[in-house]
Amino acid sequence: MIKVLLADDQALVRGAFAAMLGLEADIEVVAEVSAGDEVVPAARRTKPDVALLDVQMPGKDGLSAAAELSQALPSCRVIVCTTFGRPGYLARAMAAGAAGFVVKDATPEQLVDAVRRVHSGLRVVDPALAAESLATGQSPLTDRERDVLAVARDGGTVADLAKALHLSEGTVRNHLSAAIGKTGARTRAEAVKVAEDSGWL
Amino acid sequence: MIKVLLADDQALVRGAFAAMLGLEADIEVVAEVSAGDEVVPAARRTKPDVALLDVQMPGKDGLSAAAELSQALPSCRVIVCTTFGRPGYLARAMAAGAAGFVVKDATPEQLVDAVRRVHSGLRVVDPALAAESLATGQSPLTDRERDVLAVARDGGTVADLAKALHLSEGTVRNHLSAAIGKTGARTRAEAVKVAEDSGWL
DNA sequence: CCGAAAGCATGACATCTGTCATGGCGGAGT
DNA sequence: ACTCCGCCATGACAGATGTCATGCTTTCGG
Repeated sequence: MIKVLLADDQALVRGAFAAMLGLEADIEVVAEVSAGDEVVPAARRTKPDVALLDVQMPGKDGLSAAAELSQALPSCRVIVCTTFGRPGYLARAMAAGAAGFVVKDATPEQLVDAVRRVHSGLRVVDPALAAESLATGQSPLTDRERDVLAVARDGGTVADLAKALHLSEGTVRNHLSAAIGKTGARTRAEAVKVAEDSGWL
Repeated sequence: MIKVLLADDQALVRGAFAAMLGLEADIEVVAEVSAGDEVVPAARRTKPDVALLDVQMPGKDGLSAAAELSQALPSCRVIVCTTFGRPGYLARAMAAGAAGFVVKDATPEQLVDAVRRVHSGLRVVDPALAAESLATGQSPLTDRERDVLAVARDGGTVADLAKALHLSEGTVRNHLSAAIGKTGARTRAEAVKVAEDSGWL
């Protein structure tokens, strides 16, 4: 019997996943949580064999949760599951100690297969996504450039960003300029988009 | 027996929904499709009582599909299901003839409940979302303002937008300016964000 | 210890953007 | 027929933005 922990902020898909996995004879869902910071406590309680974590969650990022979990309970294998097949996500998930990475475009069979494979010690990744991830490479952005872009995401003025980050306007403009150059974009908004789509946030 | 058609581009959540609904004794999933333009053909074949449509789908928008479906098969009740509880979506869904609107944050019980209620002729909407929808009101944007914002979404320069829309730069700037004013934003990026979150795209 | 690299800041400059005033055109409603 | 209203366009202008050169600190690895 493979004991599984589910983490997804959307109650509906979480419940649906539970129903689907519950249909398998050798799989049992032992815990469901809706926020990233509930993952480790729930895992401590229920000792799952496999944890299925969504990337987008309130409280704590699914990737950070994956890192914590594989630290706290090394016996628990982690599968990261996400809507967006962004190359950077895969890289970060693997770096966080995840054993599998599944996109929500996959078929149900692929998911239960991933659970079983991961449980038996294998690693599971979408080959196409792995290739793209290698092609995209690591983020060329420095930490501050990433910070600035992250705050710029919701479209404030330079003055707003400077206030939010406690930096001078000139510095913010420099970081933005560097980020724009590195992403090959022509405007701030484009740079944000590129960085977002590459999983560099 | 309530016959249900499922439409969602993500195979994993579609399969999971099917598994979940299949557990109910009085519900039967008779069709699953992954694109908006497959909805009506599949519905003609399988004559479902209820159609559960996601908003985000390739081929055809879930909202357009809802409109088509309620035209083509008035006997089939439509529930629109979406990740994002944007006020404008609800309004457009209802205008398209949908009988229910469910956010993916809802509980599994609420979904099966919605299917049963809708099947028995009732309408189902999230009260909180309905209130927000009424408060947000209709889009204040004119058609061209909406177009300009839609193209501005992926962050090009004014010249790019002008070229894409076959307008002069000055006109684009005017529309942007109007949109910025109407959305209460301070920059183009903010205006895009506001319009997007309100479902005015 | 010292150089390389990153963060931070300033100042200057060309360009882009947002705003405003103005005007012509076509359709909808009175 | 006349008048709004939206769409398109032009021109002008202040302010924001992106780029560049320069310099100072801190941290890190050789």
